[in-house]
Amino acid sequence: MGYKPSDNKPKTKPKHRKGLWSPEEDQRLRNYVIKHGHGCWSSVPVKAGLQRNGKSCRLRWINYLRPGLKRGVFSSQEEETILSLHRMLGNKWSQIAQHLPGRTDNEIKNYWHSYLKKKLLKAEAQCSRPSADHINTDSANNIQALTYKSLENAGKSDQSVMQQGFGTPKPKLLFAEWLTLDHVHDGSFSNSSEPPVPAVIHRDLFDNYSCFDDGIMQDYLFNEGTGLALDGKYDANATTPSDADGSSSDMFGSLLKFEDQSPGSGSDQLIDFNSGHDICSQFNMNNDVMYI
DNA sequence: AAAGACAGCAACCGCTCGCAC
DNA sequence: CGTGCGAGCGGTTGCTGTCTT
Repeated sequence: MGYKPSDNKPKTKPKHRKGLWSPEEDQRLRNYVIKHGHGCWSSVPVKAGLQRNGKSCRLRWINYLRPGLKRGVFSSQEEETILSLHRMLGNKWSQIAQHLPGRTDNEIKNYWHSYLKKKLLKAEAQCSRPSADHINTDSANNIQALTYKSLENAGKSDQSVMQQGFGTPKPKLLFAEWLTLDHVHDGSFSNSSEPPVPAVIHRDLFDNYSCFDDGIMQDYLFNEGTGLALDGKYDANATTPSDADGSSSDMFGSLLKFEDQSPGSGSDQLIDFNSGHDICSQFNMNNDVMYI
């Protein structure tokens, strides 16, 4: 799918290869990043022996080669999350992707344009609105409020999210990299069946970020079956009420991590919130620590 | 069976932002 | 302050597979 590789057409000056990535290219890039990290992306293709530009390498890594990516159909829970986050954030695909472990912004964006947007428009059309034929791409966003309302009326939206106040600034979730190189086992990458990736949460954010006072993000983050409590302690008795289809635990993972900012706390401690065990030995975040 | 329409998605392009100098 | 560069993001393109006629 996608472009045909255009490397068969030699140009006057050396050109960066375009189009689909070959398995060999993937392997080169993968091996290089695993060994050395990406560092400066513009130097990656040179050092990795690829005839691509750094931008292309970066995109390929992020969208396809990066370990921990979840491929395949979006769950209903993920769909709900996208819908509600899109209402909050608009077309901030990268920010939306940060809430969907294993999903890339590109994937979410494509999913939105190919499916969810149409779904919204259909719901809007059902709500005795003028013909959706008049709605173009630019105007689509302008009717989001209405269409979401329509969707809600159609019984497809997450009511708990709809009830939330969306004007409140949200803490930025920076899931920098979902998996570390340590998720590469024997040269093969993990797949979606592997455990979710630990995220690092700056505890002071939870202490100081006013947004959490209103309970919106608390509800959002902590009612998703992660068994978290605000003080960072693992709540083994936490239930997972919203995990109706079993996917919310995929979304936020069971391996959230609080990064203890207190002096003398030493190295980051990774906590498996499902087991309460230190999983530091299993995950080495290196430079790709995830922050919230 | 063939041709056209449509859908899905990987990848490109251009812009903005942050940082170093 | 202005400039250059790299990284990241969002919009768009265009190829391929599938569906419809």
